[in-house]
Amino acid sequence: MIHITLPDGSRREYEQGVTSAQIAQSISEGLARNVLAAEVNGQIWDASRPIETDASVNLLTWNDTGGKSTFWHSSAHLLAEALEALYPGTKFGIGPAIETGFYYDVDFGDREFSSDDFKQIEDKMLELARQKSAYIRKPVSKAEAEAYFTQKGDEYKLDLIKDLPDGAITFYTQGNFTDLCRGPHIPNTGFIKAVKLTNVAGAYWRGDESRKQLTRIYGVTFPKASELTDYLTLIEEAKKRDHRKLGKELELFTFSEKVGMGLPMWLPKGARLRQKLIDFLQRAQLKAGYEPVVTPHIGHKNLYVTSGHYEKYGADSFQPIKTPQEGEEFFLKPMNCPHHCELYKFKPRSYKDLPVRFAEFGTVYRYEQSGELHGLTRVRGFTQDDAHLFCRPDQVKDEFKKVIDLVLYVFGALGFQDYTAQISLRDPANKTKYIGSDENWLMAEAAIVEAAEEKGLKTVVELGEAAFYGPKLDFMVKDALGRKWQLGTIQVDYNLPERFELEYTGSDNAKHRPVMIHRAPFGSLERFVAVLIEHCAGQFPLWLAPEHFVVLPVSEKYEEYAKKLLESLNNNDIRGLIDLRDEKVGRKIRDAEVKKLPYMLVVGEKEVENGTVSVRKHGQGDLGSMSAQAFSELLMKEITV
RNA sequence: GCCGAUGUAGCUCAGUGGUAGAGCACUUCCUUGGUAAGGAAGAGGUCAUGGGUUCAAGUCCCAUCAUUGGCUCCA
Repeated sequence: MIHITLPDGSRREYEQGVTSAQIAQSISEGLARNVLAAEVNGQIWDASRPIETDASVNLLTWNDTGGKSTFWHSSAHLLAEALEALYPGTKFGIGPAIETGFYYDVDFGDREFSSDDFKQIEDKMLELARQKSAYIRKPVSKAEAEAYFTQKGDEYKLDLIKDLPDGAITFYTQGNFTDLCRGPHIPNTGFIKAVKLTNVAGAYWRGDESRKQLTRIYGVTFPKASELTDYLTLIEEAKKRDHRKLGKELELFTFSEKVGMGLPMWLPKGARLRQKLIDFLQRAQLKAGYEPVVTPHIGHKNLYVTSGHYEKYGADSFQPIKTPQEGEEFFLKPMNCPHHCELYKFKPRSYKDLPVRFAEFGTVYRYEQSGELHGLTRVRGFTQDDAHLFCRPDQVKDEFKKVIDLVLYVFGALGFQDYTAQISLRDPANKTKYIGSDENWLMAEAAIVEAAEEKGLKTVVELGEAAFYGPKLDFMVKDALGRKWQLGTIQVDYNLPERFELEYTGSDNAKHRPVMIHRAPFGSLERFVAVLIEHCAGQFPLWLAPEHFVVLPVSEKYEEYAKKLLESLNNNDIRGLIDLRDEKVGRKIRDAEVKKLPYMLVVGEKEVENGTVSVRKHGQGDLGSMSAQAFSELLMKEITV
């Protein structure tokens, strides 16, 4: 008999060799039907794998992340089985589960392949799924494994096996398909009820450009057909919210081939939105003790030699601008920190002056590979809401907390409710690849962890994810569709203060090195606006809306009244338009709704007589009539953040 | 940068070798209206660019550019 501990803390006795599936069965029939795999002592196992010793067991279903990834990984095998059945001779690379779904990298040889083939494959997968073939695990020796794939002629699997230790190799077989696989897998293919292949792309074998490019087929599967429908609905909704589409429709920004790829240009409405974001953050930062600074768009090569960026990125940047006579080299600035370091050095600093907080909405230029560009989220020129805090080591924690406050204030004002903080720390096993003293790192890492804890953040700690120059905290935000974005970032930097020889005089009258903190609540304004557009589907909070209302005269007889109304309402905070087209109100309303204008003011005979406006709210309908004054107050109330 | 897809009017898109199309937007006229599309007429395109094949190319081929889905990279 062995003892099994369940997540609720209960302990049960089972025969040695009991499987998770049997454990589930002993608990309830329903659970048994839904168990996909089980976490046994922290490791995910097949539900059918016998447990030989006392263990803690967590049964995984579709509702667990581990259950989903097992399900999708098994789906990748199903895809492979279908491909092998349809296109004999196909060679297989790797087929992992990903955040949503799975992919398989395959080599079709000379066969042309496109998304037109998806339907056929999906049908085959469903057909195979209906056979409810069990995924059977079989440990094999390295020699056996090599023999199998040599005979099959699959060099990719052989390449993988090469790196595996003998004795730790397993095969999984379902139906007629056998794959090299660590597992685990769901009990049988019958769990897979809905299949959708999503796209196809090229991917290098082992991510290495010098190796052969394989065809990567992405797909997603579900245990219920209705979940696929929901998923497809979500995809549709995401398409509708795509910031590139809305940016065009709402006239926020544009690109021009002539200006250059990846260089966004803000149209009047977008510029207004952007300016409002800047004003908003600027106000908050002034309150938090930041000092706005302004630095040029280019910097001398020496600046980047000092910062170390020249050596690391010089060749992959936009190439330097040269002065005509002297031939001196200047780079477009790829970040603001080196400039800010020089500002810090303007005068000697005392420990009493710290922290010094320089803030700049600095536009920077980075050469991104052409294939990487994407709307506003991936561009070659963008504006960071950048600031650099120069502080004493003992101030790091406090500064971190203040920055977290600022970031949370920003998220709150913009309607982002769901976020986690990802804390990236050193790899403790490999301390040498980081710059800065052990003592400072320990202090900074503790400061970050404690600051996040004291602020009550939901955190995930990633060891080894820190930059070489310091640990960091990134905010991962979930938008209205549940998609994750990395927005705000706070990074500690020991490197630049060292390279720029930044100093302050301590209370001991000796020179000390300040710690630098980079932070950007938005990250880049461009990227942030993109996320914001998709989050709110183009319907911005009123205080950010480029336009707040449109006056709709019922006929041209009321034009005069409408114009006066507009004039009386417009001020620094409120901005409206007027629709003087020779159209019926119904039409004007429709167009205003489509343009997502927050308020519509219908004025006709009644309003002229009573000196009122008839207010209609976007997406809600008629709010009734009120005085212009009352409407103005209503707007002001809603606009105040 | 690499692999795949795409590029036709301001926008969304049809057009598989034989005289460039539709809807919306735009202009003008009619209509003067009450909470999501009133009517008519008009204007608008070197079919991304450059080559090639053909009697004939938006359509077939090649190259380039851009967009896009991925891969790789991201101070």
